[in-house]
Amino acid sequence: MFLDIRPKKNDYPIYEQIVSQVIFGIASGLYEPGTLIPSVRELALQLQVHPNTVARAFQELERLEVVESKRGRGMEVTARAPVICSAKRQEKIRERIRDVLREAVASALPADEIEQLVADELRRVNGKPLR
Amino acid sequence: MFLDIRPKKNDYPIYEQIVSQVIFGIASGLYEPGTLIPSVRELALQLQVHPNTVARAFQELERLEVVESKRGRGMEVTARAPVICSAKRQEKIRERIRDVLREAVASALPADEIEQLVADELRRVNGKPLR
Amino acid sequence: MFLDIRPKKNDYPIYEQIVSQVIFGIASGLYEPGTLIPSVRELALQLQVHPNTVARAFQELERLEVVESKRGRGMEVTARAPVICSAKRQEKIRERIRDVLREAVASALPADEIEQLVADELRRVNGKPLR
Amino acid sequence: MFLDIRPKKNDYPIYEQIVSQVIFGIASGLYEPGTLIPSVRELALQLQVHPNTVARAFQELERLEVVESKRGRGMEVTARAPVICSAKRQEKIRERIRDVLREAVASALPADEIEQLVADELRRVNGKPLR
DNA sequence: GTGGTCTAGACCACT
DNA sequence: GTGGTCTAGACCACG
Repeated sequence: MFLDIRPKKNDYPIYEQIVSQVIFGIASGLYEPGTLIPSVRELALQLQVHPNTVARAFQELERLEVVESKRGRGMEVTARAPVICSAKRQEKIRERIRDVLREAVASALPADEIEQLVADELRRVNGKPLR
Repeated sequence: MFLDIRPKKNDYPIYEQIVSQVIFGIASGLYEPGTLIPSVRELALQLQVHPNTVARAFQELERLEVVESKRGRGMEVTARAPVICSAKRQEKIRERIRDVLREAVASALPADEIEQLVADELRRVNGKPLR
Repeated sequence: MFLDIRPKKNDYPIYEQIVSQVIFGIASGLYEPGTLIPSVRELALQLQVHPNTVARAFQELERLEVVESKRGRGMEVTARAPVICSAKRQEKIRERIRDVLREAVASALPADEIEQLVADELRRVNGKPLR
Repeated sequence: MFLDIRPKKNDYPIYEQIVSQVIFGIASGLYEPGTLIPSVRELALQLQVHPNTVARAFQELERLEVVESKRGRGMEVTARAPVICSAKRQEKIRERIRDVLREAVASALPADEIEQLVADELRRVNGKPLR
């Protein structure tokens, strides 16, 4: 799995990070309908995270009808998952972009400086994508 | 005062929102060195928040040397506050922009769609600045 | 734990007393890096103090990078803690000694009487170390 | 007047500093019985302190029977003041020395280091008495 | 009036 | 179980 968990101070809760990243993974076609996603134990081990935390993320994913538990086999990506996840992905990201920009404007930082910062970071992030 | 607090759904803690917004206020020249920022009780009333929460924010602001408690009078903006706050403002916003963009890239949303979203929201936010 | 809190007559605030004593504990090797210090609730119970007060002390200890909050597990002593705490311990005590002696001199009590008092109390305190 | 007020963070309350220093002044013979001590307003002006604070200190001094108000003339040092103040001075200083040393021992700082610190600071303070 | 500290007890996220 | 945040309301020291 490709998850990048940052158990840092002010980040989003880990379980939410997992939820987001699974959604992103499905949206980007990494997991296709019918795929079994890694088990709670396996993922917990790999992410160095408590199994309960993973379980909670899975619960949430199940609630979103993105995965469903198949008795004895594990969690399976649902048929409708790609559609759901693509929509959710765009929605989430648009929302966060909006929040950040709203905050930037509220801070009374001049508009041109905001655009400068955005351009800087956009370039930066495209250069060396993740870490 | 102009503070816009969102009552802690999954957002940043309230006291931290207050810290940020006071910093933004000073950075934008709303409070000048030597003046008193609004009192704990006054701010608490206005923000519909418990005085303890405001007090905690003030503590943090004092630790940042942005403000200095004057016995029995209130919290006074320090001489160095404008410099500190301007730097902190830019740093905070840059950091949040970076985080959001990093997440957007990690979501495997195509680069052009990200830029599109950013441009949309930027325009949107500049159109009707605050809400 | 061994903490000896005096319930805020005109003394230092309780949370600060806790901070000091945890620092002293680490400086004297009672807690080693990587171990967990007693939990908020446990300490609160033992010290007959409200958990919030202990929590505030812990916040301060974390800010000093003496301790690090580990989600759901507790507060862990950092690797650098022993160095930080040893330095802080000496600094704190030197400062308090200096303050007291400065005050004694300011009181115009003759120097020999001051030395006499110091010698007396030093002997006294070494005789029966703690109470 | 000779008072040295430090309106700093963790110091004793100002009114208590004033009380102490007046007591010390009388104990050291600076003010003899019958002397009129400076008025509230005068002292407040000189110390850059709120008159209420000075008034409160005077109240306390009156309670200790160290001064008494003489209608229309001001506050006068009482006949018994020197005796009271000498005793109070020694008591106060002994108490503070004891507290500090007790704390030093409780911190588990080795006894020889404590003595070293005390000797250092004693020398230091005798060298350049006040500031 | 100001800020500072404390107790009380709640709910949340995480292990 | 852990720490983190919040509300509620009290008392204190200071101006």
